[in-house]
Amino acid sequence: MREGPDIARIASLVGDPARANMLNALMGGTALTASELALEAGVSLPTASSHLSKLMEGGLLTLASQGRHRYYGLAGPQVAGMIEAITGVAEAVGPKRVRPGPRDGAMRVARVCYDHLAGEQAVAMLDRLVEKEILLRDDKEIRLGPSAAPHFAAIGIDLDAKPRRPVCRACLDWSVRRSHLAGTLGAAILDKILAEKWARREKDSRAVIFSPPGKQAFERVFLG
Amino acid sequence: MREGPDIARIASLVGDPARANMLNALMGGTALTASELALEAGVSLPTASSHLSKLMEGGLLTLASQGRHRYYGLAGPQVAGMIEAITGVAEAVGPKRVRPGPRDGAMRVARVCYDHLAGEQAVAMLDRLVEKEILLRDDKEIRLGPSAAPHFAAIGIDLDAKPRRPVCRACLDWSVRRSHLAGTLGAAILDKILAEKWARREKDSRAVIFSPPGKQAFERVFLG
DNA sequence: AGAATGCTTCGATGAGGAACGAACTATGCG
DNA sequence: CGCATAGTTCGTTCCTCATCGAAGCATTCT
Repeated sequence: MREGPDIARIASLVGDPARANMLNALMGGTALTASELALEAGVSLPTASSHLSKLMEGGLLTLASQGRHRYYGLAGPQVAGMIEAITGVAEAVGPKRVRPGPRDGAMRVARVCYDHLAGEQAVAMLDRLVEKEILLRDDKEIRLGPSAAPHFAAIGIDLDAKPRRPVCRACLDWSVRRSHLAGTLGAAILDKILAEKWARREKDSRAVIFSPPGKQAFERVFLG
Repeated sequence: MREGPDIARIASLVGDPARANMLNALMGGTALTASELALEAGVSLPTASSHLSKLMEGGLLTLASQGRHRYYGLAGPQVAGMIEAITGVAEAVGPKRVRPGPRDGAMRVARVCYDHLAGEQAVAMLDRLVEKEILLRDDKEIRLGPSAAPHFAAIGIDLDAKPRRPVCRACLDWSVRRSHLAGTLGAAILDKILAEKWARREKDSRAVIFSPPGKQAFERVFLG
C-alpha cells in the first residue's frame, strides 16, 4: 500500500453520475451557474450545491461570483484533459455504437451552450460576422464594430438594453474546436432564433433543430 | 441530463482507494496476481477478488490465466493514459509540497507509464523524433514517417513484428504537460533501454534511473 | 423598505457498496 | 488419492454518501 497523490479522491469526485454530468456540461468551456448545473445533472438545487462544494474543495472547479450569480467553471486545462481521458476510456470500453446516433449529429450542427448558440452553425455565424467586420476580434477578445449597433437594431436586437454581462465573448466549441459567440449578444441571437421559431430545442437535450425555412431565414440574416 | 459515454462508471471504478492502489501498482507494467494486488491495496483476498472482477467487468483490466495463477494487467495504453491524467490532477490539486522530494525529481525526469517511458526524457525524445521527421504528428495523432522503419531497424527494433495494438500513440505527460510516445513502439523503446542496461527501475516505484553512460547512449541514439 | 431571485445549509431518510469470515472450487504436489 | 495453495462466491454487517424538503443568507429589482 504505497503513498502517492490521492488519485482515488479525485476519481471518486468524477465517479458520481450527477457530478460527472456537471463536469461534462462544463467541458463546453463556459462557466455555468449552480441552477443550470442542477438542471444539467438532473438533481435538485440543494443536491447540486452540495456536489459543487465538493468539487470546489477537490480543486476541480473555479468559482466566479458576479452579484447573486455564481459561475462555476473547470479549474483548468489539466482537469479538462483528465475528463477527456476518462471519456475516451468510457467510449472505448462502453457499448460500441456503430453509428453516432442522430442526436449526436444534431448536437454537432447546433446546440445550446448555456444561453447562446453553439455548434457548426454558431461557428459559421461568428466567422461571417467578423468577416463583415460587424464584429472585430483581436486575439481572443471580441468587440463590436462601428456598424454593429445599426446592423443588429435592424434585426430587432438592441445592444444598449443589456445588463452588465459582457456583450461579446468567445466560447470554445468542443465539436468544431473553434470559437462561437457568447455574451449577451450571443444570448440575444439565440433568443431571436427561438422566438422567430426558426428552430426548436430538443427536449431534454442541448440540441437545437432548425426547420428548413428557419435555417434559410437564419442564413439570410446572419450568414448573408 | 444527457446520455453519453458512462464516464461516471469508469471514474467510480478508479474512485475506490483499494482499486486505485491496484491500478497504480499495475502502472509499473508488469501483470500481478490477485494476492499480490490484495497486499498492494491493503485489503483481504476476498475483497481484492471482488474489486478485480469489477475492474474486469468495467473493461479496465485484462486477465491471463496461467495454471492456478491469474495475472491481472491494465487493459491497454489508453487506460494507462487515463490513470496518468488523473494522477496529474491529483498532484496538482493535492497538498502542494514546497519541495518535490528526490524521488519526485527522478519521476519527473523519467518513469514508467504502463509499458513505455514517460517524463522529460520521453517528451524530449518524441520532440526530436518528430523534428527529424522519423515520426509525423498531425493534430493529435502520431504516424510513422518514411524513414521510420530503417531508422528503428538499425537500432534493433523491428516495427513489423508488432501485434494489432497501435504502433504510435500520444500519451499526455502530467509532469511536463506535453505528449510522449506510447503504443508498441514506445514499449519497444523502453524494452531496449532496460535491456541495454542504460537505466534501471527504482524498486517499488515507477521511477527510471539512467546511469551516466546509459544516458549518453540514450541521447546519442534517440536525441542525436 | 419589501419582494423576488439565486444559492447554501440543515436534518432526516434511504440505498448502494466496501469490508471480512466462512465455505466452496480449482490447480498443483507428494 | 489426500493435502496445500490460489482464488472466487456467499452472506452479513456496517458505514458512507446521495438525495430532497424546509429553512436560512445574500443580492438585486422596484
